[in-house]
Amino acid sequence: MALFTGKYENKIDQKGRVSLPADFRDLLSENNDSRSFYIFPSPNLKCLEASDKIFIERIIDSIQHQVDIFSDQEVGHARLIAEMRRIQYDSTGRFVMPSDFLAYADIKNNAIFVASLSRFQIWNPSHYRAHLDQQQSQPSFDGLKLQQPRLSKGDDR
Amino acid sequence: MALFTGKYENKIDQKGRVSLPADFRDLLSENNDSRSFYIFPSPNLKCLEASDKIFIERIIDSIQHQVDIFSDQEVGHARLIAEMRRIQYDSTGRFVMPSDFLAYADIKNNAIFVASLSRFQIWNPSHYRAHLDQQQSQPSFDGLKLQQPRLSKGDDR
DNA sequence: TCAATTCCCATGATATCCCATATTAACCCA
DNA sequence: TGGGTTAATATGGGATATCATGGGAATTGA
Repeated sequence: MALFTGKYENKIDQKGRVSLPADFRDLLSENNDSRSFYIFPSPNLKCLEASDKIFIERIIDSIQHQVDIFSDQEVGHARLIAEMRRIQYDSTGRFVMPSDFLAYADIKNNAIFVASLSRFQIWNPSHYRAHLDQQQSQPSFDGLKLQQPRLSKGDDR
Repeated sequence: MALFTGKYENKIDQKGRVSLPADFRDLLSENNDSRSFYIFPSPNLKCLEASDKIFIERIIDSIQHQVDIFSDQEVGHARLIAEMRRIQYDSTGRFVMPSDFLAYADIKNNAIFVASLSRFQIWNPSHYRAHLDQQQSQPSFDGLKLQQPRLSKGDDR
């Protein structure tokens, strides 16, 4: 699964195109999912969330394993899937932001790409800074226990 | 299995033809199932459900593994399968909606295609919006735990 | 033979591709 | 270490391709 790091602020041109940061492109292409990734409105923040296909597949697998098909519960979860969109970026690394997504995150001429674990967020830069200000001054890992290391391909347990 | 995303609203012309969204067509054709897909009335919503052949096969496999043969339950499930129809779309990506399906979902001049996990739904647009309104305002994954990642081809655990 | 369906071509709008360029970052060799 | 060279990146704009959709021609089938 991709491990995104860093923040990048890019312009949105008149056609609605933005450059996906080259660093993120490199990570996405590791799963040779030909120049595509997935975007959806954040359920809890005024920004967009983005990830590779593997992350989305994990969500879908989780729903399909834990929830009855054609149930009310499935309807609720599926709604977030309906909000997701598969985005293709071109050979120069640009993609077109769906206009309803731009509206949701209140993004106009600039967007900041912020790494967030195995996904990344896309914000209106000033909203992002405001979001940082209203959080605690020092981020921390209070209360977190470390998991075991991941199994790597060589391991045959 | 196809991973549909997004929503697309298309017109139904006087001959009853609709364009299947190009994005969905691309996903369906990945299983080189020559320009065809499957439609059936939703068991729990006033809309149509659609998917590729692999999904239908998974449903049938699930029934055969989880339900007693020649039981009442099997009769019920089989009825749903009997409602399914294989639909072919033409070279421009259009197909004709069976009139009884149009009636079931109360679809007239417009239809909205809504991704839903590994299938998609077809709604009368205004009914779809009403359906969203009567749900919780914010879609969420409350109560859902992420599964382990899928094993990729290289892994041999 | 007539109605319904399917095929084929046309069109405007949109999205994508391709080439160009300025700026920045990476590299290399003395 | 430094300074110059090269490569990569973000971005602009015109050309091209794709898409949804309309309508006529051809085909089917009762």
